[in-house]
Amino acid sequence: MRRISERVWAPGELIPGEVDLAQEFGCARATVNRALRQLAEAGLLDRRRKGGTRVARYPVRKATLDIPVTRLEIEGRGVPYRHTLLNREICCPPDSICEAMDVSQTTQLLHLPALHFADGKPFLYEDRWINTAAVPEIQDEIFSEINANEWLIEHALFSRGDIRFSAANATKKEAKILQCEAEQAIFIIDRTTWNKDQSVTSVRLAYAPGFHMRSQI
Amino acid sequence: MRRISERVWAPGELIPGEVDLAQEFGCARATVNRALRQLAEAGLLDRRRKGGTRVARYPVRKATLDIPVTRLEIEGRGVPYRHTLLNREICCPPDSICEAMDVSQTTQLLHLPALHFADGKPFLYEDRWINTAAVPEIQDEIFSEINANEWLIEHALFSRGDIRFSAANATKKEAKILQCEAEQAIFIIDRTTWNKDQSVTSVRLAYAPGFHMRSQI
DNA sequence: ACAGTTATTATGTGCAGACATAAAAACTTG
DNA sequence: CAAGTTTTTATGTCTGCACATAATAACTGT
Repeated sequence: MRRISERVWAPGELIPGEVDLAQEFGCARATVNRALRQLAEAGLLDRRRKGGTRVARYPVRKATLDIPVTRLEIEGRGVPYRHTLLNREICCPPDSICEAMDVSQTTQLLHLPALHFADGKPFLYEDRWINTAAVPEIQDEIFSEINANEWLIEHALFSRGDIRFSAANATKKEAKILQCEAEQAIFIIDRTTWNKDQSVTSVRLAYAPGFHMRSQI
Repeated sequence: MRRISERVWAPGELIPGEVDLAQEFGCARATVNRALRQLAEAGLLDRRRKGGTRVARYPVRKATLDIPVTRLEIEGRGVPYRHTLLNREICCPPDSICEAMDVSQTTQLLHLPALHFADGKPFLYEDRWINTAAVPEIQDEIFSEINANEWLIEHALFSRGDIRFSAANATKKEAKILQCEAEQAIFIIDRTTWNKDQSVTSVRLAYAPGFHMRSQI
């Protein structure tokens, strides 16, 4: 890492093989392998079999950010958390959701719009659609004690998911719900999760103005 | 992973030790160790010495997203890229930058606002401040062939960085630069990078309306 | 000259065994 | 019984070796 950051090994340059490095540093090849693998994961190296290891031409650091559990995020700021389920119905979702979840337009999904409060003020408007075929047990849940987000975490782990971050102007409806002015800039997260090619849930998170997401790289 | 997603091992539950798992799966402990370490990195397991390994109570998947190199991002979409340096001056930055970069308010920094175009249309307005004390060579660079972002990637690797994502309404100035309407929602990335406790650069990226950042989890 | 085959090689992945380390558990002592 | 000490234990990390695999390089025959 020092040699990369101090340009002893320049971007794009081929670095010595594992065996050579092991000898130079006086350790086993497995140790070198692990170190190089970590640096490759971090985006600092490009490795190819037989091709050797070279410093990434664009040493793109990867930011990792946790998918937040809203309640914990709010409680972590030291303010009280509250949660309200705004509706509960089974109906056909809009086309955008059908497409995101890869279900036919005639599929009935469970619609659970909800509002999370931090310190009594609206914090996050969550517009969630759940594929009941993937988690049939959810139909018996009332969500009085626990919110949909955490229920799903406990009962329906996913194998993969798409996540999309964007900015949008608050619609009149969103402005009313989040108690802000229409057209204010809102941070949006759209997330769809899957379990073995079956979509589990698709959710649009609209954070109240002023929200920001931090990360370290 | 199957046992976690199918709740054979429930959240919070202590799973067998490495030695037991190695015996059960008929492999070496090192192999089990590597598998468990990967799952812990992914956020599915919590591990502690002596304490053992347990399924994360909130199996928070971590989204990893690359810090984008704007030119590559645009060219990756198959459209031509262009870049314009809007200004170049050495002056005292606003207080917010001084605070973010941890320099005194009398420090002179290199200010390099720039505009990136995708397919001839404004794509990203980049308001960058550079600590010339950290990268003195930059004073001799003209940025005619290469933009500041890529110059820094080639010449000044950082050891760590803070990154912040948010949404903001376009100011009149930003609207004019990005050729959009004032008050439109803009996706913002604020990033400050450091090299051994010395700030290198702080940049605010304002993406044109419609931009979104994707990731997989 | 060229297509097809074979050899080489750097990384990928695995094994068995060893010692290090942190934290919990058990034990001692005033 | 509380405070301090020792023991135990599960993970952390390393060594040295072996074989797998993919991609390149070298070779071959027409």
